[in-house]
Amino acid sequence: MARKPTKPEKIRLTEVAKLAGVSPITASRFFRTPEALSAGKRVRVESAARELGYVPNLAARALASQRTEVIGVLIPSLTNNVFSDVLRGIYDALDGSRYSIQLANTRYSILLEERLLRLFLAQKPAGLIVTGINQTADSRKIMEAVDCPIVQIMEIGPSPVDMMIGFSHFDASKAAISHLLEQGYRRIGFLGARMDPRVQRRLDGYQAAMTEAGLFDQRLIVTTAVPTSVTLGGTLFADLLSKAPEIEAVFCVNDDLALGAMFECKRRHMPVPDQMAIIGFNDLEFVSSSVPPLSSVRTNRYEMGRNAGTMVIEALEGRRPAQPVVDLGFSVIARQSSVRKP
Amino acid sequence: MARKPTKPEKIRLTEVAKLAGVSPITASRFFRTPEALSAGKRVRVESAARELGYVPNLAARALASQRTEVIGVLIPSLTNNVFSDVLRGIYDALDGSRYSIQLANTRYSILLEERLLRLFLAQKPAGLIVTGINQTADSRKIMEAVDCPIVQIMEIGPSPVDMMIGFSHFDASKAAISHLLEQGYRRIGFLGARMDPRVQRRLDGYQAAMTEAGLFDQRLIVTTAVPTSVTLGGTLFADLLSKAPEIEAVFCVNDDLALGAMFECKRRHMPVPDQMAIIGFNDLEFVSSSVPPLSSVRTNRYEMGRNAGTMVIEALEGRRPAQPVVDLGFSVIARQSSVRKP
DNA sequence: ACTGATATTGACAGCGCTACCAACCGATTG
DNA sequence: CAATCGGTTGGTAGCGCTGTCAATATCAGT
Repeated sequence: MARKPTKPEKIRLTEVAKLAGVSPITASRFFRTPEALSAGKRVRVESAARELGYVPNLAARALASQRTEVIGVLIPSLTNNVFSDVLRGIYDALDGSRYSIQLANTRYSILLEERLLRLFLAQKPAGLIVTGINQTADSRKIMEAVDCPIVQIMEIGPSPVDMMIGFSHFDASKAAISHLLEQGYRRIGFLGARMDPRVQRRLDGYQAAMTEAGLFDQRLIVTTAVPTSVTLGGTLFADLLSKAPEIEAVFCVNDDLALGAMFECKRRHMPVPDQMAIIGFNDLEFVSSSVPPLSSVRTNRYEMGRNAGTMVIEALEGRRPAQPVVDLGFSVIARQSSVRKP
Repeated sequence: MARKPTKPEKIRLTEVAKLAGVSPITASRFFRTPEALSAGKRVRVESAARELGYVPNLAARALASQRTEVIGVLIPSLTNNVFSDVLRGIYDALDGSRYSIQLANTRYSILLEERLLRLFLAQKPAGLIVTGINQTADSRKIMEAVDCPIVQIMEIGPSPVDMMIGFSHFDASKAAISHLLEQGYRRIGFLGARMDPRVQRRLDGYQAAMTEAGLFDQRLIVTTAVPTSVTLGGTLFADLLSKAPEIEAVFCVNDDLALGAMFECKRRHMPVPDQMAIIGFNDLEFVSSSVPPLSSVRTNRYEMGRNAGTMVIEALEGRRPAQPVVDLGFSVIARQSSVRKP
């Protein structure tokens, strides 16, 4: 004997089958394709499983079936509010389904992302959710070769690996600037942190809008690779002000920076918006209750996660979406901080 | 033949062993206990594995060895900043180790927590990290019966299931109130949201401090079961003010509420701290750069996660900590919002 | 009653890896 | 020189489940 005999109290599929008076394979089918069983056996297996408190062994299932019920999720940050909203959506979508989530943090590095991707694929995930559209060439090849539904989230672009859900950061940013221009602001600054690909596209949107209006000026742009924070918003804003004291408005690539800029205005006794208009990005919860309320660009983060989860599940069940690319859009929410008084 | 034969290009341990000229079991040992191999074979297996690009099949490993290398993490919320910091710590601690994380969201429900716990244990996790010390009696029984390291995080209490890391919310809250009392404030309000067990203990700390000072007054307490938000901070504060207009200071169970209260003061043209002192809890990044800077109670969330991860790994490697309960402490950070002018 | 088609069920043989034990090896010891 | 020993290696037999296909039961139609 190679190892000590299995303890009798262990409940395997065999035990359930025995109690139900069917073969193990029939019991197995009950858990996978119950509609293939006759009503009688279905009831018998079900009650036997319940009575014994049977819990399937996922490792055995994965080994025998050569696939898992794990959906891999690759996101660049665990602390950024934006991603926690998305994550919540994904978890909600998969809650109650047979699928579970394997989460990995790419730390905004596409090289690390590639490593993690390989790691995931070694486990033959049922599906994959990855952030953004900027992957390494190798990552892209790997994803194209793999045979499972993949959703790219956070933004949309021309050539999805498989499916895609997000919005245009370029357009959203451009719309924010258009709003400021409509309000009559001309000298509009740009504050950017982290400068990941999506933030970069917001900068592109800013530049396009300003150029179209004949107002583009490189001096009005302040960016850093440092991760974002409220404090950083104040620092960058101070920087901008020293370089271009004449600015009338500022677009911040996220609401944290916007709040920081607003606090900096307060410190300098610059009334917002009378002397300085501010608009943020993401429309986080707090912006509506600050004083003055901060304008922002609303993005549908929870819905993005939720839909991404649903898209993976639907695809796994054979119901591929008619449109592989879903644009969730955005909306500019104009509040006091960027609206000219009449 | 039961199924189509294995495709030859598939790289299993057998292939690696063959190339290295050893038996499969020796190759297997290379990945588990390399120190048990002779130097020669170790090198041969290593280069063979690398050459073939071998990736172990985790399902097979889990099935054969009857355990996994997954550490289950149960947290009550994915969006709360506090938990994202903790999570980041856990991920960082486990990064590069052989262990991976399975995350589940209990949504502040101990019943859901129990369900998720059962689900986890069915997969025989290598370790477990659970939030708080308030589990259902059944959860507790299950955890005590299971044979894997378990760390309870976020707070400390008298009887750990196994290990524990956190701090005393009661003491931290009491210290915040002591600080306000020292500054000479007497009518001190309490703002609480969500009222999960840890927030409840902060209320207890408040009550103890106020009672000791002979200042306790039920009317000064405003709480709600609603999840926290900045906006809610403003609402609760308005509520408190209408019930007890004479208050001089307010303790908020987290920084979001504190920020909301501060904004509400601004809306009412109540100078902070001259007319109203405010102190929050957690010392999130933004509190130091608000205007005025908000006092808060610093908690070591990232370290908590990081240590919890390390404790699990160490325990798995047989190095159990000398002290099963780790108190990470806290510190009251007094800033302008709660300091009386000289 | 018989045929053919369809719904159910079961037997078999692994999936890729590791636990257990036995065997082997060279070195050390009495 | 035999006995002993610790370190290293290999053989065997599964872990619990499911893919494949064949077998059987069921049923409508003639």
